[in-house]
Amino acid sequence: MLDDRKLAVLRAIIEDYVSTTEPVGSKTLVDRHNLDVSPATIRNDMAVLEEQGYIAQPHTSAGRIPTDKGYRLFVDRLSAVKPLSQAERRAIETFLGGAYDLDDVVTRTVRLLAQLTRQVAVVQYPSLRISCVRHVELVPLGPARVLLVLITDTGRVEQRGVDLPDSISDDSIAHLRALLNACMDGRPLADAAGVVAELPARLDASDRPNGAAVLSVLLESLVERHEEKVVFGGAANLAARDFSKGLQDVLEALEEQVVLMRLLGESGDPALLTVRIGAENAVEGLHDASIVSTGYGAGDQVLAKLAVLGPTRMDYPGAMGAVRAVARYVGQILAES
Amino acid sequence: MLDDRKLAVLRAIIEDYVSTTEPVGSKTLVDRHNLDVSPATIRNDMAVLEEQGYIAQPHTSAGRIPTDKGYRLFVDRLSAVKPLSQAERRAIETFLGGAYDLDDVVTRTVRLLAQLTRQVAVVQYPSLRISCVRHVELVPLGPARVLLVLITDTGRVEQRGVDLPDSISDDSIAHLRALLNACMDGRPLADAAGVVAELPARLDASDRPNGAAVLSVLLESLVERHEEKVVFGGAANLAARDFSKGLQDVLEALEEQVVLMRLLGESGDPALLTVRIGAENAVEGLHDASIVSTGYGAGDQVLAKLAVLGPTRMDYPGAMGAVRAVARYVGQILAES
DNA sequence: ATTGGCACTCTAGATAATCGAGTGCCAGGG
DNA sequence: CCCTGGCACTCGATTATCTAGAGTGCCAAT
Repeated sequence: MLDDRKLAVLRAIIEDYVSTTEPVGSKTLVDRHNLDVSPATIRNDMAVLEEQGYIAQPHTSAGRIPTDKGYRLFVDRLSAVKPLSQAERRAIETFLGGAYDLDDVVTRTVRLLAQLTRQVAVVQYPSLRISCVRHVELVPLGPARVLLVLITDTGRVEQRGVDLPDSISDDSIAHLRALLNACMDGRPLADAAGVVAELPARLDASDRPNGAAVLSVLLESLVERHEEKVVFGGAANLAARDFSKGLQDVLEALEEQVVLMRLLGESGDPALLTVRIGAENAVEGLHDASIVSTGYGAGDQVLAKLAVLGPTRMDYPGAMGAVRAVARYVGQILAES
Repeated sequence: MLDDRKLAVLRAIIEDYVSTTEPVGSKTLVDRHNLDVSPATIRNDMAVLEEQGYIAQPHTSAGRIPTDKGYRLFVDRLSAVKPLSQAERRAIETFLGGAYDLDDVVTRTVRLLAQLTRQVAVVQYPSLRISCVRHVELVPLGPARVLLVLITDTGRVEQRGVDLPDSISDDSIAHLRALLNACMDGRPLADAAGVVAELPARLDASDRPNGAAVLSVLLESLVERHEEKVVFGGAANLAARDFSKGLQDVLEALEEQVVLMRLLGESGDPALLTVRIGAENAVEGLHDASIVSTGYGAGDQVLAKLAVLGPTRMDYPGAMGAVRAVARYVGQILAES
């Protein structure tokens, strides 16, 4: 169907278009890449490529630009993930190495990815779902009020105030704390939820009302509140290149947590490096955008995802390289801490 | 110098320009506002206003637009803070009321402010500096590693891993924890730092190396790391209206924590509602922007600031009303929790 | 299959012409 | 003294027209 040269032409068109932002013609093409044929030949090839839907002309008598389908072919078969340069690797290491807590890791990762790719970076906080309870803490705030702090082994901290029906003594708090930690320490959150449900039976009668209040809030934290948090950065990079349609649409989409979640969730195997191109992406207003995403986590379990978002006309090999490399480093850091 | 009618003219120009984005001429002005004079009279007034620097013409034979100086006069003497509507107040209450922890409060506040004003909202996390220690927690992570968690009474949580020189027993941890809480509970962070410095002397000899490690990290958290965290949202609103110069510049500025901090820090009395207009604002790239900011906090102490940022051509009374109202509500919520 | 040649098609950019909102100024009237 | 209607003038925005050039498709020749 498509011989080697036609594929080479497609690749050349994409590379040129990505770097110049301008429709590329047959003449320019033979000049810039050393194809040993004449422009006329290329024109024939381009006619075929266009017929098959890999490229298109904005209008008659303009050069060609790749279609979503063209980019798809390019990503799947014509390109390789571009490894980062030595300098870039070092930059990642030093930049991410200085992080001191989870918040900081995520924030830095976003900035790093945005800077590396000159696109918008999206990073999801490690999921509570898969992580394990590391510690539960109760802190008295007032006579009938305590602060419940849940620390997970991915470094995420959940905190919630609890209003109690009765006043509570320090002893009761200590008792409750000990009980909670004894039961939950080290367990995955999912298991912990089950354990918590059975716990009221093991409380002294006097502690039961207060204990129940704490436990119900704890249960909420464990089960209901699985809203995953997502942050993004690098919006300024969007303004630099001009998004053909509405940059506003893109910004709006980015500011909707729900949309971001969907964006990251859509890809198939969460562990793999995934590329969604243009209209493949179901989100309204992001039809001119592509997303390169992958899962990351400590060891081989996927805790969350991170991604780079840019115009369909983006440097896929570079973005893929950056995403993959950053995901690995972040994974390492999470595993260490 | 400027009689009442001239001031009325200035006000009218600003109101019209803000709502239409277009230079406003004498004819339009008398039509839209019921000034009982002829266009010619207005023209004379405008000539004076222009001479004094309150308005300017983009080019000869175009209408007038307000200058920074004009807006300044407007804000200082011609406008009143616009109270929010009943519906808006209710919206704030319900939206902010549902927040469950500090992170959530801040996130919601940003969204709320952005939505209310249709501009960019900037919110600073409550400062660690002024808040008090509510609880210090040590959680064993490994034989020679603990997690240090510092909880403040503004609900902010700092957490850091600490590598110890020697392995540590649960007893030692408990001891250290008790000691820390005994000394620090309820104290302002600034005081606490002093106390921590004296603490090593009160440790058993056997605990001293490990204790010192923990304390030094704690001290860092208390003193060094006063990087205040700032978040923003509503960037999509920037793309809607078109910023005359570079929207890119603005976005870049917003993504720099340092710049944001400077922006919030600049205003004089932190508790007051402050407006900085255009070039008054020292940050490069924000010369076409205005910032309406105020402090907020529980009770009367100012814990942090929040602000709205938009083009100099913005609805100042509305923005001021929203900022003031939101700051109050957030303060209430912080005081409650 | 590849190529050079050629006629054809558009768009981007330049140039010119026109329109009209808005101004400044002046002389007359309360 | 302040306000007003009248009038000539300015200058940006809009529209129309033209041109140059990049790029195409097709065909006949190699």
